[in-house]
Amino acid sequence: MKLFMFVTMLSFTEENYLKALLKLTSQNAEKSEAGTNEMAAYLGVKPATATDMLKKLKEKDLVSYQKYGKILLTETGKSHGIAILRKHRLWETFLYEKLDFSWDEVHEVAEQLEHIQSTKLVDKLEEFLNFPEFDPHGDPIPKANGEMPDLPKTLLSEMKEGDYCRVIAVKDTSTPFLQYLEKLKITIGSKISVLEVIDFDGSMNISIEETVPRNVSMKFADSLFVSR
Amino acid sequence: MKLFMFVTMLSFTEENYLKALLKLTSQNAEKSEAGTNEMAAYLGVKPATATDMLKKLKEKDLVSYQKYGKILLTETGKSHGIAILRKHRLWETFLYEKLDFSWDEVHEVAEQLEHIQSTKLVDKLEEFLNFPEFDPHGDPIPKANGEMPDLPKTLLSEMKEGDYCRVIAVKDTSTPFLQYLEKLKITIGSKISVLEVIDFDGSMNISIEETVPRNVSMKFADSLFVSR
DNA sequence: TAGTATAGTTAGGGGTATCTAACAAATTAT
DNA sequence: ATAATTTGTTAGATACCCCTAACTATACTA
Repeated sequence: MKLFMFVTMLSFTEENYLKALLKLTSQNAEKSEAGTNEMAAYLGVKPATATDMLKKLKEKDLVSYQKYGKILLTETGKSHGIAILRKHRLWETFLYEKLDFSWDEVHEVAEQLEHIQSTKLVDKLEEFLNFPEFDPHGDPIPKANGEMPDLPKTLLSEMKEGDYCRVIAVKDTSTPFLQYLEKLKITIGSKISVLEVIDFDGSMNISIEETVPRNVSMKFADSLFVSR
Repeated sequence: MKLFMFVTMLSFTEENYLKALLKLTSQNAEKSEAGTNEMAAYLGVKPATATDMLKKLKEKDLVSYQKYGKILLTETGKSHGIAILRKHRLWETFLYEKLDFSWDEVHEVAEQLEHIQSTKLVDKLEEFLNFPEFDPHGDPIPKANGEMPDLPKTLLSEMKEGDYCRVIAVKDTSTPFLQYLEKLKITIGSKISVLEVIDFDGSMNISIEETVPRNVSMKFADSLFVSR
């Protein structure tokens, strides 16, 4: 039996599992646990692979779960996950602001950069970027101590006719969605007026930055976070 | 038998072997080949491991060698290696210039960053840094097309009494040496006057930036590149 | 040139991260 | 409440990168 847990260096893969788990367990306020298949699907591996890794992460005391039970992060696991998220979002900000990457290009490269091992690098990068609070997608960037600036998010689909709001984040970060947003000239901060809600299919007529009205699907309205 | 060679993604490890090989085969003008033990020692692995990897790299047509023979890079291998070197040196420049890393801290982090896969990232980074020609150690940064700005290097040890020169690069990039340089307040561009050469042990009395004379060993003088 | 030292290779093995196929538990539906 | 479906696990295999131990080829040296 081990008496001391060395905070060993995690492999890229382990880090990806932690990040995935963090995402899956914190997307709804209610649900703070995930399933094996869910994880596997999210990471693009087979369930068997996820089970194996979960055992390893449990061994290292980063997740807590038992056979056929639900998975949740331990405190250690969570703070590791947050550290990775911090790096990811700082790099995204760097790519977007300093290197002129577009909104939908930053993610892929940040996926790689987030695994660079160097506390000094992250902290200096944060300083270089002037301690940003939110990344290009509008998501909060955790501070070095793990604190997370949290802002109240509402889905566009929750808005009513006549409502007026600003885009603060995307819920769906897939390339097709981001490209569609680009086409619509919607970015973080864009102003949206809800002109009409079509009961039939939940689609909406909206005006983006006071321009010509446009119909967007319920799926779309469900993928965009706004502030009232 | 394979008819087409896909330029497959190389693993970190493969990239490190190529980079090592590039370094080992281009340090002297005469020698453009390396040995297995030499490689293994350089990379901190056992010779057996190097042999294995060499076979793999040969399979991928990145090195050319045969059993018990010398190793050299193919054109493909060389351009891969140069691409990695380019990334390494651009990142070093970034860390040094933008994030206030010190001369001897940049290397370790750049070792990780050099493996990030994204042509756009490298090119944008280069642009962001204003197309630097030399990294913080004074080494030339390869261009996107593989071209390498080459400048004539002389070792400090080749200088004679009364000579005057400027530091343009370090030959030895080990931490102890870099720290010693820091202590001596020697950086790229520092001016050095050779006051006296001691025949007995090859050491020199030099003045750095016109300050008080100081004796440096032959080993030291052999580790510093200067321009006349 | 023969003997020794050095350099390099092969064989066999281990840990990680993945897979497929087969199985077991838990949940859902009738 | 039993059957069907979904969810999760185990077993066995592969590729990668590394190791040690034992062997072989080349180079040096006297």
